[in-house]
Amino acid sequence: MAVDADVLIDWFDTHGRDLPWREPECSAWGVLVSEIMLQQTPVARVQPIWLEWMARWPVPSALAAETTGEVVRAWGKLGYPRRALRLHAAATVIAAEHGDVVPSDVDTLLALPGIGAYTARAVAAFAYGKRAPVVDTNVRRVVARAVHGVGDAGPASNTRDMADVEALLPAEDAPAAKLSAALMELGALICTARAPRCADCPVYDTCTWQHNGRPEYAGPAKPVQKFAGTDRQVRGLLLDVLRGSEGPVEKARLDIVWHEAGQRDRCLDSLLVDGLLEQTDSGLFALPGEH
DNA sequence: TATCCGTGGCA
DNA sequence: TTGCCAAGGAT
Repeated sequence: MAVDADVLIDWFDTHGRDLPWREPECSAWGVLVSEIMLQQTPVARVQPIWLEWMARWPVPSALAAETTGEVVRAWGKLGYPRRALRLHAAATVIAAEHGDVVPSDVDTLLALPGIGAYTARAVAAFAYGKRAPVVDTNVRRVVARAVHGVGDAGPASNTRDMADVEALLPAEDAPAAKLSAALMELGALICTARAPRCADCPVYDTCTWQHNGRPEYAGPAKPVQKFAGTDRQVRGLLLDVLRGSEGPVEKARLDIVWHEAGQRDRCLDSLLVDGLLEQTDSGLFALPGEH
């Protein structure tokens, strides 16, 4: 057995981080907000924003009552601000159709905006203690190494990845949910992408990658995402102007953040289409609802 | 399935 | 300094 559940759970109980969304009293809503914020964003940057959100919007209906502009502003610089819009939309559905209670059923969660295969199962497991294969980038890497004996995970294959993890989970809900958290934590703290801390690994003795002599990753090269000069950068610069302003701004304020007019206007239009910005009757630009 | 969508820390 | 990387989802 490449991963002994009891061993890994014991390690997690001792070495797992004390994150606020892991506290027993944290609500399912708190777990959901944390999972959305943590998509592609490091824990250290999420934590202060999450604490603000929980104090300000302790239930889904509280968030749903805000303008999307205020939600985008409070999202700050976590990145990928469309997540904030989708979380607001999800909160609206939860308030209107689910009695202000975050669903516990994976399929119901999957129907909510911004919630995919990972987040639905993470909420089911971490908020409700259910047995569900929670597969994120950390877990994929741990399974690739400990089970398959290769240096890193290849391209994602949802069905296969979830089947791999499902096979590791204990039969009962509570230990399965605990193991899901432990697998993620192992990938985050020990079995890291760069310079894994194998000497401190609780499953060192049973790790297939160790037995194979820790071969280098031999799969297809992972596509590297550029950032400088892309629409992503320009959209970020444009939106940052509005986050830093009290109210609507003139287009001239936006024109100065990027030199190339064609790309700038295309990005501005895409922000309007996405609902991250609005144009006022007088032609000014504002966060949605803030004019 | 491949690509797009922000931001910042770190080696 | 530059490239890699960080609890993904939508299309």
